[in-house]
Amino acid sequence: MIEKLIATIQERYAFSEEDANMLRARMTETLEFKPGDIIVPEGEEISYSSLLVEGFSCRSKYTTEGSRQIMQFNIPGDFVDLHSYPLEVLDHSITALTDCRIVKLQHRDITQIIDSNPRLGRILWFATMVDASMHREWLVCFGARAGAMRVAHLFCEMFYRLQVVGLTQGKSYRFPITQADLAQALGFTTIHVNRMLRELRDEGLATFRSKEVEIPDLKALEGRADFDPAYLYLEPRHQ
Amino acid sequence: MIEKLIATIQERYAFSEEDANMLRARMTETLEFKPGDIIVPEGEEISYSSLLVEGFSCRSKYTTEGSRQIMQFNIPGDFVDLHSYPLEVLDHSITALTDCRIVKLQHRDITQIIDSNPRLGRILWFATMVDASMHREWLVCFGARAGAMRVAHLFCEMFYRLQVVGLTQGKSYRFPITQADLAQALGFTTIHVNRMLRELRDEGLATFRSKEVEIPDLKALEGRADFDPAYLYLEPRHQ
DNA sequence: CGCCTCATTGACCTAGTTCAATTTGGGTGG
DNA sequence: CCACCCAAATTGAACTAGGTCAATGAGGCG
Repeated sequence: MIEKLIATIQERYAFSEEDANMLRARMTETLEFKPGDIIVPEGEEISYSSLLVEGFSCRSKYTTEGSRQIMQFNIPGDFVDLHSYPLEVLDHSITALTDCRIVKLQHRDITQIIDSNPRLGRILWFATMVDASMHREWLVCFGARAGAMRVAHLFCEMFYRLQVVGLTQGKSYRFPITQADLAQALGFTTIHVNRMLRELRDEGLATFRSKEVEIPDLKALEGRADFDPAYLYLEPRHQ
Repeated sequence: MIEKLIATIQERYAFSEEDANMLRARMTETLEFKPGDIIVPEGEEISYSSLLVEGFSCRSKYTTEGSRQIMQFNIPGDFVDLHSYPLEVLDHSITALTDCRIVKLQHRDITQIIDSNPRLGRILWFATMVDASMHREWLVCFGARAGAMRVAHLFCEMFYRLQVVGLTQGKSYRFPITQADLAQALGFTTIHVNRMLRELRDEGLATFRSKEVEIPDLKALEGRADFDPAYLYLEPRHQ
C-alpha cells in the first residue's frame, strides 16, 4: 500500500529511484487514528511530518465563536503537514474524518535528506505550494462562486485529486464525509448544502448519496463549476 | 531603502550577516511598474522571483465570468512570487496597485544559494508558508466571519504586517487602495464595503479615508474582528 | 471650469440563514 | 428477524445579510 503511494508520488513529482529509497528507509513508523481524532494539533511544536496513507482527514480552524472552518480535505498520498517542517508550529489542526493511518517522517530526517540532495528539497517545497494554490482557488470559490457552483467545484477538485491516487471508480468516488462537514468546508449551512445538492441532482450533474459522489458527465460539471484543474499542478514536473 | 528592508527581513527570519550578503550580491536588478501593471502574469514560465521594495500590489485571479478575486495584498518587503521557484508557473497574477519597484532574484541563483546553504532554503520555504497561512486565515474570514468583522480583520492584518516594515504611523497607516479593491478582496460588493466601513466608523473602531486607515484602539478592533496575529508568524524565529 | 473616478446613500430584491419539524437508513440489542 | 435508536438527510416557512439598481456627492486634475 505505501509502496503504491510512493510510486504514485514518484511519478507525479519526478522522483528518482534513489530519492524514493531514501524516503522509504526513513518512513517506517506508522500511527492510526479514529474519526474525530486530532492528527496534528494547532499551536504545538512539531518534530515530524505525516504522510497520510489511508483515510480522509481535513485541515480546519475554529473561530472563537466556536464555528469550524474546513480549509482542505486530505486524501491518501497527501503529506498533511509537511509545512510544519519550515513552520515548526501550525496555525491550524489536522483532524481525522475516517479511520486514518499515517507514516511519520522526522524533521531531522528531512533536514538530512535536503542537505544531501537539495533537489529533493525543492520537490518537497513544491508539494506544500500546491496546497497554497488550492487555498487560493478556494478563496476564489468563496468570494466569487455561489451556491451549487461552489459545491460542484469541490466535487470536481476531489475527483481529479482522487483519480491521481487511483481512488475513483469510473464516474464516481467515495467521499466519506457528512453534509455537515461539507457545509463547514463550503461556508454554508448544512441546510443550504442539502438544497444545493438537490439542485445538482435535479440538473443531473452530480449526486452525493451514502458517502459516494457520482458525476455522470465530468465536463458538464466542470462547465457548471467554472472549474479548471491547472491549479492542482497534476501534470508531471520536469525540473 | 533595500538595505533597510534586508535588515528587517534579516531580523525577522534570523538571517546571518553572511546570508544577507549572499542575497545582496545577487539582488541588484530592479524593475518598476505603474498602477494596474501586471508584475507577474498567471500561467507563464518564470525564471526569477521578485522582492517588492516599494509600493503595494496584490495576488488575484479572474473567474471566467470576469469577476476578480484578490487573495492577498503585498507590501514592501514581501517576496511576491517566491513560490514561483518551486512551482515554475503561477496559478494567479501579481498586479501593481500603486507605483511599484521590485528587485529580481534569479531562480538559478536561488538554487545556488540553497545548494551552498540549505538552512537558507528552509528560511525561504518558511516565507512562502506564511503566505499559505494567511490564505487559510482568509478562508476562515470568508466562511465564518461576516460583514464589518471581515473588514476589521483585514485592517488588523495590514496593521501588523505594515508595522513590521515600519510603515505604520502611530495608530494609522497608508493603505493606497480603493473601496472597489477592498470589495474584491473581501468578497463583497463595493456598496456593501462602504456600508461596513460606515459601521466601523460609527462604532469608533476604524476609519478609512483618503487611502488612510486609522485605528483608535487596536485591541478593541481585534476584539471586534476575532483577530489573533499568530497566523502571521511575526515572532522572530529560532532555528 | 468641467470631467472623471471614487465614495455615499436609498429602495428594493434574493441568496442564504434560522428555526422547527419530519423522514430516512444504518446499527444494535433482544 | 424485528423493534428501537440515533445520527444524518430533507423539507417548509419566515427572516436577514448582502446584492442590485439607480442616483447623488465630493475630490483631484488637466
